[in-house]
Amino acid sequence: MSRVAGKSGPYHHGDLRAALVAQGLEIARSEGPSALSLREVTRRAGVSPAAAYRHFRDRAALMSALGREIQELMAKRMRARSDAPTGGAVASADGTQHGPVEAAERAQAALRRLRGVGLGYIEFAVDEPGWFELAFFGESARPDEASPADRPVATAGPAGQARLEEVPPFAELLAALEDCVTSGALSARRRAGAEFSCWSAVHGCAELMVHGPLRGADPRVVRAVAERVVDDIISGIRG
Amino acid sequence: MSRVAGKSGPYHHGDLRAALVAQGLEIARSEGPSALSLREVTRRAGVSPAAAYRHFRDRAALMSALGREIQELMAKRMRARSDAPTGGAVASADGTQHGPVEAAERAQAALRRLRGVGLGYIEFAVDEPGWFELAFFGESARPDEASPADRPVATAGPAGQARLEEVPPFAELLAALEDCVTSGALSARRRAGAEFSCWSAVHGCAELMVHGPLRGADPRVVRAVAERVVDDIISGIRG
DNA sequence: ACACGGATGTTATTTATGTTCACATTCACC
DNA sequence: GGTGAATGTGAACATAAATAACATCCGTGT
Repeated sequence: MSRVAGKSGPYHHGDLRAALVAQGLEIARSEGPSALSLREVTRRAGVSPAAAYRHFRDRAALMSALGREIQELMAKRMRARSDAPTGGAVASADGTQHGPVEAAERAQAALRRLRGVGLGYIEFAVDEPGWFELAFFGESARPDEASPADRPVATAGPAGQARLEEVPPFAELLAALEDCVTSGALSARRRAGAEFSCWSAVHGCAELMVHGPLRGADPRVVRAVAERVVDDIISGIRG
Repeated sequence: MSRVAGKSGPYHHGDLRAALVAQGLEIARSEGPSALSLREVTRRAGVSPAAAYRHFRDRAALMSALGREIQELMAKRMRARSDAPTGGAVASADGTQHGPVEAAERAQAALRRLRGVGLGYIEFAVDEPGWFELAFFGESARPDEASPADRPVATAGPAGQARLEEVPPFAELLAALEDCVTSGALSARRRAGAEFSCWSAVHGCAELMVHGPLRGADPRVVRAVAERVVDDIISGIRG
């Protein structure tokens, strides 16, 4: 049969890999990652379990792909939450002199951006706990990574683990921190290592709200705690 | 046969529940939590898989028990790391007046203790990643909890979730924070909500080192980052 | 046109796991 | 000693991951 659409679709799916990822995202979002089996994904995609192995080395590789997808969504959310970048680097490179008032404003804007990055991260985790739980799945797994197909040869870093800049939410943080430095909100000395403090606080807070004792707490409490944590760590890295 | 020790031990194990927990801890420590199946635990305990169900409602309940056990170990480590408490509450309650120098010393000691609590938490995670991963397993699970046997009726809080003071590592943090307040190292206003900031930063840092990009990094780097994170958040909560 | 090879899906099988059920053994207590 | 509850056994069922052998489709070169 060429394509008798009577019951089962055409033998070839078209873009199964994308379909599997899409179904995986939906399962993780609604049922949670514990309900996310390779078989269930293929079931929903209307395909046999073994078909998935044409696109992913194993279950872990599927999870990694989902994780990367979710990281992109997180970064998007963080960008939206932190408004537009202040463009500090450009302004400081054009040689124009600014008055102290404008400089202070730029620094404030950079700090707001940093704050938005952190709050966006936490908000994403709270709004999409199923996704959040999956986002960093692959980081603990071996460097199996993608399917036999799309392996761009030298994707991985020194020991086969993703470099920080390649984790989209982390990249947002790094950018925001740079902005703080160029705008003068953060001294170069204080900058070193600040990304770890920021990420720690914000990620830990998200965990607290998704898995920890703040799970299911009043949204106003959640928001207040998130703001407190973010403000504390920003205050902390500035000394 | 009453007890022909020839091959299999006596029909009744003695204290199987404890044995299962012990084996579970060992597996998690060496092989990692992913290797931790109910069957493997019973296998190592020399008992049939079904036997476990006399002591735990299901696999998740076993995991919860392991988690609680590990939390105790963590707290022990944190206590060791943070030396002795400063006894601030006692000193401030006995009516004795202290000079400004002694007060400052007490405050410093309280801050050192808080620092030790944080660093102890992180060190535990780095030294025992398998255990750390399991420590808070049950927090996301439903309130299944213990075996049909030992259910002390009203263990759980409002919605069936453990209260903060009942999580041993968290209790250490709370105690250290109180110490900071009574010693004057932390104002009462700043105290409110500080436990969330502290826990977030420290737990997030631990995650960074166990699952995240700092996994397997040079111990000196790990130590430096840990100290930086802890110092930043302590600085942050003090304003 | 058409044969061929690689990519993609399928069915069947293997091994492992969580869980339950009916049954066996042992312990504690009367 | 006898009896019931606690505890352990063995067999079974459902599901999952992974692999192998086979089927189908697609593009491509002649």
